[in-house]
Amino acid sequence: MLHARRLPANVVDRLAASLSELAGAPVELERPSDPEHGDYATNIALRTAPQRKQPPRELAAELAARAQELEEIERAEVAGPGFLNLWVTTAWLAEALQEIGPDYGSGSASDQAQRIQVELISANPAGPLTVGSARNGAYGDSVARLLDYAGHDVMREYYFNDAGRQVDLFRASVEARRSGQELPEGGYQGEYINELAALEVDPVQHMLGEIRREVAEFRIDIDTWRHQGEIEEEVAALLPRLDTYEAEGTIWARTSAYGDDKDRPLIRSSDGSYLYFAADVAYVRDKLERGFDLAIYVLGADHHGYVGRLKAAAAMLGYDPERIEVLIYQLVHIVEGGLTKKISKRRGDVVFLHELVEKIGVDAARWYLISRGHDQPIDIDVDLAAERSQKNPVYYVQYAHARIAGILRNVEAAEDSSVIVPKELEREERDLIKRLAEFPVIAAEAAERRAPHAIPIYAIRVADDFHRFYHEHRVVGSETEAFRLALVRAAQHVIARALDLIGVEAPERM
RNA sequence: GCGCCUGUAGCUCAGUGGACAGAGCGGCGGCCUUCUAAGCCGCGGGUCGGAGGUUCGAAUCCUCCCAGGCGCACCA
Repeated sequence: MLHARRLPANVVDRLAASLSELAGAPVELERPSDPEHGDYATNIALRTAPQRKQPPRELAAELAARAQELEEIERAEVAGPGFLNLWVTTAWLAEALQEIGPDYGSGSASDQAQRIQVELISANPAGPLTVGSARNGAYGDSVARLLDYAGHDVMREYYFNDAGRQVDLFRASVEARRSGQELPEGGYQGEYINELAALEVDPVQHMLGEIRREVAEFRIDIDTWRHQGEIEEEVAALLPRLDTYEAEGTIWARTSAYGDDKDRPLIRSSDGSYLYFAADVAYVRDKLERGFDLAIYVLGADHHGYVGRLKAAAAMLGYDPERIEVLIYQLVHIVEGGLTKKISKRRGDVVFLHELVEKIGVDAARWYLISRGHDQPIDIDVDLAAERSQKNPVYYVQYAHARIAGILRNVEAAEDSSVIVPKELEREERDLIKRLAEFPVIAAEAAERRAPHAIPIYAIRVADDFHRFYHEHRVVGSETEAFRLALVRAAQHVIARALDLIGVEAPERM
């Protein structure tokens, strides 16, 4: 740790550390919803009372007396069964405010930074991206942004299954349409097949280009694009390293010996053709050999069965299966006339990403797809989504950012770090500062839990506190103008960063 | 049958052991001569699917049950 660059813990951490020292146990500070319960509160006395063999309230009272001595504490009270409620000083709040800049809360994991690859979307080039792929992209990309912000070295990769049966079927479907023949069995239907048939292009090549364009438009910056063909070339060299056997005209991988539910077929003996799992194994090796500490797969719930076989593939190759992490999100269903159905590109039961974006825009679409927990299924009715997009909370948050930009357009003063802090702060000012000071923990936890939906929820609260402050108090021309400018600038930094972490723009005007 | 996920306000959802369970939307009622009313304030609204258990304390952890989604392919 001698040379490792430790980030300066923020004032909340320092306060928690001081209290931990007093309590002899790690103190976690929470923000009570009831203002009667102080600026911060901790249950440390309740938690440690059993070991100390002391009544919680008595312990809390001792802590309160000593906390009172800390210079950042204005008042400390015991409440309820043994909570310790704390009120902080104005000076402490001012210090908290001073820490907030454009990169506030970044680097939470930089002392344990890893090289991380996030593979996302990886939809077949057998049609445009669906809203299901959009959820994958929005979720995976936001996780990547969070990990990057936390200090990891993150690469995003997209894998094209451009050599499999689905793609052949897709190509055949377009050909059939062109020549007026019947669709092949289980072939692709839908308007976009007709449109493709009318173009003089190779359907797969065309879709590869379309998908790259759509991904970029959805603000996902893919570092590397891989194709099934290049991965399959690695299979042959890999085979000797695998635990295999032949049965029923197939070469199998003995994955069941490595934690999978069952063995997986690798190669069809009759013609030597690779089955899908062969490429999976080669791809796992490819990823881990490229030196990533962690390879994250972002998969829909319908691919849940993949977790075991991917980890088994890693284990069979002699890698630590912990280096494979699979993030599962629940599916997006489409709703039509009150009925829910699973998306199927093949059947033509589908809502495409471009349709959603045309109707509500990238900002509302990304917000909508991310603000639900990834464990929560989403039903989407595009017409309803369009109707409701005006009520999307994303505008509420963006509006706060734009309002601040409006204030700042009225002043010439540059950002000033030596701001004189008023002796007494207004309630809305205190609330806003405390809210902003939560951001480092929110961002760090969202990254650790792979849960970007915590960001929009928090952003709404910040906008809430800002709008209330804005409504009650003038900034420009007020007696404490410099201080309030610093406050709204800090709020703007945090809002802009929160929006950026989920790939949403922070407008200067609305 | 087995595995994973879900069930919280009229609707869509937050809340990974703490103080009376929260927000948005919808409903009702107020607030613009002042930095953007895409805003602010107020009112109403709940057997946290059900039953047991662990705990000083459970929406949260454990078990069982009910309901829904997704898997359990030589498709991806």
